[in-house]
Amino acid sequence: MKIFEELQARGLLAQLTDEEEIRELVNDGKATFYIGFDPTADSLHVGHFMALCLMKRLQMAGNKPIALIGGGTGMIGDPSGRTDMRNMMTTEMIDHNCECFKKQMSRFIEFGEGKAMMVNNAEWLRDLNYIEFIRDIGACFSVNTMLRAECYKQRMEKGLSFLEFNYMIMQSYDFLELYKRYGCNMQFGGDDQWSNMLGGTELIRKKLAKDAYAMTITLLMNSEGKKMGKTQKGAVWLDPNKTTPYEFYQYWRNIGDADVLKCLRMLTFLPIEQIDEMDKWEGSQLNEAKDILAYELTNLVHGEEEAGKAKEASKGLFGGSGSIENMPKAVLTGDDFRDGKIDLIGMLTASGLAASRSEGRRAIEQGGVSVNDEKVTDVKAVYDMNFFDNDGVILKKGKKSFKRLVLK
RNA sequence: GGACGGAUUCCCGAGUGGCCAAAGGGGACAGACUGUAAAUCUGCUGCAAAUUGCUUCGGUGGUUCGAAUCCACCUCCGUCCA
Repeated sequence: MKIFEELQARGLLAQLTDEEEIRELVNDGKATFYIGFDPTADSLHVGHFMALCLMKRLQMAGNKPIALIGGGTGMIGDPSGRTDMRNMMTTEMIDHNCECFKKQMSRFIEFGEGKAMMVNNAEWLRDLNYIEFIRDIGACFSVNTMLRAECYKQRMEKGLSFLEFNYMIMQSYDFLELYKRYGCNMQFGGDDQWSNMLGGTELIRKKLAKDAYAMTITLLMNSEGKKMGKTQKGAVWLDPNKTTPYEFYQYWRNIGDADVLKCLRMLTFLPIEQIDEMDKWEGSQLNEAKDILAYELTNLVHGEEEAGKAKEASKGLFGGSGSIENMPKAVLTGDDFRDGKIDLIGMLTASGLAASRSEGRRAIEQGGVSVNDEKVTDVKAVYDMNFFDNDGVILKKGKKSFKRLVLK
């Protein structure tokens, strides 16, 4: 199976400007393509991960990837798929985030001579001269057409600033620049980027009379139509300091039945035949598929060792076997104790299992807290310092939140 | 620039002088049922030294015994007219 057919089989392709042309280019390894990443945070998240995987797949098929970091476009903020206005970020923040992106990306994609390239659009966007730019590029865009674009429509009610309105033009200009500089003839991105990407192919046609192509990847949605990779606490990050490997593993392990196969297809590198085999599984057997999914992804993002640990810890907590060694740990210091004692609520807050003492108290009152596997309903329960000796204490809040408390 | 309308807790949204830590819904959290799933039901959802106290309704001042609610100014947003 060739790469294009594989992407199709995995359900990754959403919209394409010219299916036949793209199929040929990509399958022959003749595409130089780019995917843009705006530095809106100091870590990549699951959405980016999918794009990086796509890059890798295409690279393995002989195509040349360009990872474009949006040090310039990040100054504007993409209004696509958003109902509210973005907060403006300072240049320092953006530059910092760009650095973080760079580091993380290097772990997935091989950069260097003859391999993938990494470029920052701050290079050409930040020093643009306004008058020159709008005469040269702005003249190529029809406001009438732009207003019809899906990505702006949603914002017509809530309001859209001129700043954000310009985003499409900036992204289009990126494509033009990359085409001129590196012969980049294709752009990939999330499906919400479609209008922005078309802007680029149009611009290249107008300015250079050349054909360029665009293709979008299906956004990873769960069965309820919500974007995946988001939790209440925010995105599922790739940075282990922001989302620990264990949390990362658990996120995928806890995915809904209806979404497992889709995720396996879209996110993992497992052979498609093997995934099709799992498609026949039903009911609780799907748990096995979830285990595989969680392990595979954790392995890709955090490496084999961390994936193994996360799996062991999960087995220890939920399966009865496995070790507690790798369970998420929280370290208590002397400051957490008063007269050598700590109360249960204090343990919950100190371990991060509860955000406030009120929240901790509530969890205890509702019978959701246990210490070393014994349910504790006494809100005033107090523990002695030497209770934490040896292997520490396993504190559990609810069914899925655990911490092993150890003394420093 | 002018005329209106708006800003309430994580989100949506009610409240227009005391009965307001603030209806209702969503989400989150906890419990039951389960398969670490989904659906359903129940509880819960500002903070704390917790039958009490403290801080919150865009901001700052004011009126009042008492303000989310009334007044003044300011900031931001929307609609219409320029």
